[in-house]
This record gives sequence, structure tokens and C-alpha cells, in this order.
Amino acid sequence: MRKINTGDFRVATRSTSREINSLIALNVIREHQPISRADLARRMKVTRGVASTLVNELIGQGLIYEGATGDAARGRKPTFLHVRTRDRLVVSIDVRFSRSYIMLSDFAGRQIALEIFDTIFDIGNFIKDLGDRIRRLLKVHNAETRCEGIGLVVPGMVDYRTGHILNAPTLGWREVDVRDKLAASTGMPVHVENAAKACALSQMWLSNNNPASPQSFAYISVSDGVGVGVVVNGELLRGRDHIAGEFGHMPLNLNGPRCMCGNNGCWEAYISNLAILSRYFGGNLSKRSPKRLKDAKRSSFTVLDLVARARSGDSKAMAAVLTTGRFLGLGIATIINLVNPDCIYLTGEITTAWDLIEDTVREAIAERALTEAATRTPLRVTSTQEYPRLRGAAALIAAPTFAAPRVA
Amino acid sequence: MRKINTGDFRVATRSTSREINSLIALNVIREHQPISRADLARRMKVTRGVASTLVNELIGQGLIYEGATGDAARGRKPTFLHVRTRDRLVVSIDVRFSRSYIMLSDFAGRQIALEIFDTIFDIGNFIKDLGDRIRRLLKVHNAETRCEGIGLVVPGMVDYRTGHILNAPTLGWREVDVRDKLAASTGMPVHVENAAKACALSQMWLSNNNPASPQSFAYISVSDGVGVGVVVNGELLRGRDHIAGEFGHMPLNLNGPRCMCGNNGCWEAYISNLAILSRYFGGNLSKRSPKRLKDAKRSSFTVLDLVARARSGDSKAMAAVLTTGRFLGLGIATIINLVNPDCIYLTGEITTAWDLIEDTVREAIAERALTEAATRTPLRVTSTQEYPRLRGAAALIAAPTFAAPRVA
DNA sequence: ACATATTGTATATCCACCGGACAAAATACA
DNA sequence: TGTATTTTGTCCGGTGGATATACAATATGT
Repeated sequence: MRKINTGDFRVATRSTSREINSLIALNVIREHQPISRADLARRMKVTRGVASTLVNELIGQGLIYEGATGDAARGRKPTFLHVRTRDRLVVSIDVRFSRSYIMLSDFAGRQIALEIFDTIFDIGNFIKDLGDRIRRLLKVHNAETRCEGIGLVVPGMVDYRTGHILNAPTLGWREVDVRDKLAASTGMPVHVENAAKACALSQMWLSNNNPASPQSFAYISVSDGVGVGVVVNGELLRGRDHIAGEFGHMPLNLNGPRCMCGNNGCWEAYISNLAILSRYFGGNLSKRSPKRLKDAKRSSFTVLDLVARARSGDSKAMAAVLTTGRFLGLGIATIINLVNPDCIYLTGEITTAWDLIEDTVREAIAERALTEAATRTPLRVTSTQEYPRLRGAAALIAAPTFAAPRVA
Repeated sequence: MRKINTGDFRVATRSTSREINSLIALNVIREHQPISRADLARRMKVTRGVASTLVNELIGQGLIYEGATGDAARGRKPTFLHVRTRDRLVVSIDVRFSRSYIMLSDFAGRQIALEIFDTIFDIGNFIKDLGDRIRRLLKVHNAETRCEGIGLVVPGMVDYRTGHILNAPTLGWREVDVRDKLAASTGMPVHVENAAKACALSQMWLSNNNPASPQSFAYISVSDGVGVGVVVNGELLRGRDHIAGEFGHMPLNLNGPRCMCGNNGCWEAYISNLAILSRYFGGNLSKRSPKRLKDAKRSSFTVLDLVARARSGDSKAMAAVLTTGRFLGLGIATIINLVNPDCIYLTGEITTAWDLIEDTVREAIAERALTEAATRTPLRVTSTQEYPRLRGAAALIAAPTFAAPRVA
């Protein structure tokens, strides 16, 4: 039950119905390909005539294409339809603390090439280097004309509208323009987004394994920082200044450990990779400056190593892992109480220990969740092998093609 | 950028355009009445012909009516249009800890009658009594045929779909059906909703003072408990089990004071009326059972009295008020960081001390908000004189008439 | 009295869905 | 091998609704 914004609405014109149905058709084809015109008509509950018209229009626009002839038990064989994604390409970039990733993929998120390189913290040099890499990548794969844009994700707050990075503490970037500079350097449209929000977009638009993928969910990314992308009714929650979803900085304890944001007791200060390691080593890593943090990171002992030690019987490591699981669960419970999603996705190094911490996490959720139903909110761990951040960056460019039209 | 749900969509038919434009017209008339057909056409950016057709259809449906002839500087005088609200009535009920309120109002929220009575905690007797009151009220005001439904709000979690009250701790109600029983008893459609969510609906649909009322906001209600209604893009956030928005139970400190929900350190445990009073008296009121809580409440010393003492120079009272302001601000900052709304509305007894606490609240927000822009999120205190809960209950029945059509 | 401005209606045209007819293509079966 | 059956995809007249334009009605200014 949405209220019409009388200050900003779109009236329906003669072509609005077509616009709506055309996009429905495109999405149905996308999620059920290969599919025939007749099947499409059945799914959409329109006549085959209408479906045919829509399909022919989409073919004319180059959005879909006719593939092989299918098989039918009795009558005339159907012609299968596919969404044209293989020759529509995206460059996606994931900037992280130690290393950055650059991927060339198609509109369906299928990887074509992947490069990993050390992050340059000077923004000017970073953009320059990135421009060179993108040009080289496109040239090598002969993809200059087929690439439709660049998606870039960073761990931090981003104003999606302006393409400015507001604050990326781990990178030491504040109020820097990335979008326009990179666009100028490459001559291509650039979209910039927060990493966790991008992961949520990836889950929504590019998840291959979609047996009834939910319309409302939260995607929690735990690594150097903690980011959350919240999707409600198929739409990413961005907020007025595009900084919604900073669940990493909700307090668990106002007098708790210091967080990188400057406050005390943020959830992030309890479950970020740094927090996990400091829990094991007992030191107060949280007081380190970004520079020393960088050293700590390069000192090569990671959360993955900690998890390995926990598995091999190091009881102190196990305790650190389990305590982290508890705080993870307490935060998740709060997210459930606040947005009550259909489902929660989790990613990050600590999730490699999921078999160890699952019970603890669920106990903590049960402890703080307000209803019985809420404690049963499904949790799904997503593999970092599939590069959710990079796929999310790709979704930034690919998704607008498929998004619902704005109406009323 | 919304994703179309391919498992549940609505294709556009021949009449979809009309459905959309008809509702846009209705809403534009509602928010700019009195307005002429020509003015409507200009605002909607359609030709006068279309506007005329839409208007005549709406008149035929009895949704709007032609009023007086207006004044124009030069040409033919316009006929003013109005939304028909005065003879469309709602019974709204606000169930609270000590007393309950029952109001008869029209679709615009205009009060016709108001009754206040002691809450009956036995659900069976309560429904029976309520049915009698409603029948009497409608008879006295000769409103049986003009009343289109009953809206009921409670301080607690409600499943809007089933009309069940999941948990209303202050009332001691758990898993009770109210909607169907009351509907059976009165023969009218009944909608049940959480009080804070209803307040948000009231703000969205029935705020008379709307100079650019925001499309995304949070409505915070602080009284016996703390409830929050979150509106995003003109739509109330309800969640899978309709328990979204329980910001009252986000932790400020996991080791903090005990909350009525059974957990420790919830925001509610810091700023609810009971928490405010116990801060002043120094006692640990939070351990009281609902029964004793009831006595405490009936002992007649309220937050309003505390605020009065603070104003008259009681430094201990002032300290309690200011400390409450600080925790209020810390919670608001978190809400800002999580949903980043256009604006935040506040209501509740403590807001009568707004002039005393505003600076403290804003300091606390500035302390924890993550960006400069976020600290400037507008705060608006709404008066409890206007019965936001009751108006919200009315909106439960009135709003569906005006809501945007579901498309794609 | 006449030009001008504004409101509201009427009408022809275009766009898009809707229902049904029909050709094309494949299988089943006598 | 011929015929009925089933399924796919196209075609066409019908209808709802936006769009453009003309026009009557009504008021003001000169």
C-alpha cells in the first residue's frame, strides 16, 4: 500500500502499458530462459498474440534473441528465446584494503577475465592506474565496443547519486570523487556503490541458484568492516544521503571497544576481522591507525589462519571464533527485529567457520529475537569464491536494463 | 530501481492506464483541494479532456464531488472539486495501558466524537465491551450506514495480515485474535496495527500541515514502550511477519538495564516513561511485573509531572530529563545511520520537554551519526493533542482508497 | 459590441490489449 | 499414406484509453 507522491509522479500515457508488459516479458524470459513465446504468454497470462508482439519488439531492440528450436510432445515445436547477455559486457572493480580486483564479465555475471593488483591509496594515481588497466583489459579481449559501463565498489559510504565516496575508513578516502574522474578517463558510464549494497544487488539480480529468491532480505558482509545491504520489496534501501544500511555502526554497547568510525561499541568493533584477531591476540588492535593496521594486515596472519587453528584444536582460537559467533548472532537478531527480512545472507572470512559457529549464532539470535517466527529467519552463507562484490559491481550496470518502470 | 517479482506480478491491461491516472487524479485533488479540472490537468500534465474524463468517472464513483464555483481573474470561472470525506466515517480505537480511546471521525481524520474509558485487560470482556460501545456510538451519531470500518491500534507487535496481536507486553496480551472477533461482533471490516506504525500512516495520509511532507521518514513514539514506524518511498515497512520497526529493542548496551521484552539494554529500557521515572526515583522499576507496573502508573506521578518539576528548578528532575534526552539522541542517531530517512517525527510525553532536551538530543545525534549531512536530519515533534494514534487507526481504513495501484 | 482569456466538452486519431480465427508444423493413429 | 489432433505463432477486427484539436460557454476589459 504505497502512497502516490503528488509532488513527483508519472501519469500513464498510451505507451505505459506496453512499457510495463515489455519489461515483465523481459524479466520472465531472463529468469526462465530458454522459453517459447507460447510459454511466456501462459506465464504472463496474456494471449499469445500479445506475447508475440512484445517478443518481436524486444528482438528489434536487441534485448533478446531467438535460439534453437525446442522439443514438444505433440504439436509444432517452439522457438526458444534468450536474453542477450553474452555480448553485453561490464568492467567491475572491487577496491579493498590490501588488494583490488578488476573483472570483465557479461551482463549475466559470467566471468571473462580477472586481474588482482595492489591497491594504490593515492586517489589520483589510483584512478590513473585503473584507467590504464581498464583500457588494456578491454583491448586484450577486444571488448571496447561491447562494454557498456564500469561498476566500482568500495568498503565505505558512497553517495550513489553523485558518485562521491563519502568515507572509506580502511582506504583513508573521504569526500573524493571517483565516478566522474574515471568516466572522464575511460569515456564510459561509471557507477560507484558501497560493497555490501552491491552484494545485495548481486544477490537480487545475478544469483543463478534462484529457487524462489526472496524479495526482501539483508546481505551482511563481514570483513575489514561490516556492511549491510537491505532490500525491501525488490528495492535496495539507499536513504536520503545514500548512507542507509550502516548496521555495522549500531551499538552493542555504548561503552564498548573503540570503532574505526570514532564511536564506541559498534557491532563492527565486535566482529570485524580486526576485532576477531584482537580477540585472539588479546591486544588492543582497535587503537591502531590505518597505517599500522595495514602492517597488521600484511603481517599475514588472517582470520582464515585463526579458523584453521581453531579447527586443529587451539582452544584459545576456538574461543575467539565462538565469541565472535555470539556477537554476530546478537547483531543479526537486531537486524531481524528492525527490518524483519525474508532471509539473511552472510559473507566474509568468518563464514568459513560456519559449521563451527552456526549453533552459537542461532542461540544468540533466539536469545534476542522478539518472536518465535523471527528466530526462524533463514540464514544463508554465500561463498566468497563467487566474488559477490564484483558481481554486484556488474549488477550496477546490468540491472537498470531490467528494472521495473516507474509508474504513478 | 525495483526488481520485478517474476513470481508475482501484474501485467498491464487495457484499463491499467486509467486505473493509474484515476488514482493520481484522486490524490492530487485530495492534496490540493479545492481544485478545478483545468488546474488538475495542468498539475498532471495531461490535456483538460483527459482530466475531465477522469473527474467525471471519480464523481460517478462517489469519490469526489463538485463544490462551489471559484474565482478567476479573466475567463470562465472554475468549478471546484473536493474529495468526498465528510460522509465517509471510521471508528478508531487506541488501546493503551491505563485507558483506551475510541473516536468517530471522517476519512480526513476530522474528529466527530471521542470517548475515553478504562482498558479491560481480559480480552473476551474487552471485545464484548468494545462492541457495545461501537454500536452505541454509531447509533448516537446516526452513522451506521456511513461507517466503513474500524481501525484498532495497540502498543505491541501485530500481524497485520491475520489481525492477531502477537505480543503486547504492557497489556499482557499474547497471540490473541482481535480482528475477526471484533469484525464478527460489529459486522464491519476491522484492521489492527501497531501504534507506532499507525502513527506513521497518520503522518503520511492525514497530516493537514503538509508543506512538502517527506516520502521517507521514521515516526518514533515514546511512552510506556518505544515504537517506531518506518516509511520508505511512501510505503510502510512491515516485514515478513509484520514485526519490522522494533527499534525500541535494539541494544544500547547488552549489559544494560532489563527490558520488558526479557532482554537487557534495549533502547526502550533507557527512554520509556518507566525508565525515565526510575531514573528520577532511583528505584529499579524495570523489575516490576505488569501488575505492579499498573499500580506504579496509577500512582499518578507521570513523566509530565517530572517535566514540571524539572521546569520549576528540581535539579534531580532536570538531570533525569537531560539524561533521557541523551539516550533518546543516541537511539535516533542509530536510526539515522540505519535507514537514513528524510525526516524524523517524535511523539510521547517526554517531547513536552523538547525545549529542555533539544540541544542534548542534537549533541548525542552529532556524536554518533556517521556523516555531517546525517546530523542535519530534520526532527519534528508532533503534538499528542492531535491524537496521532487514533488518526493512524483511521488511516488504516481510509488509506487503501487512495493507495497507488500495484503494477508490474 | 467586440476582442481576449479561461473553463469545460466533443470528436477524430493513435496506441495497445483482447478474443478469436487460421496457417504451420509436428505427432498419433487407422 | 492419409487424416485427426495438438501445439506454436501470426493476423485481424473490436474495444479502452490517451492525445490533439476544435468549439461552446462564460467571464472581463475596453
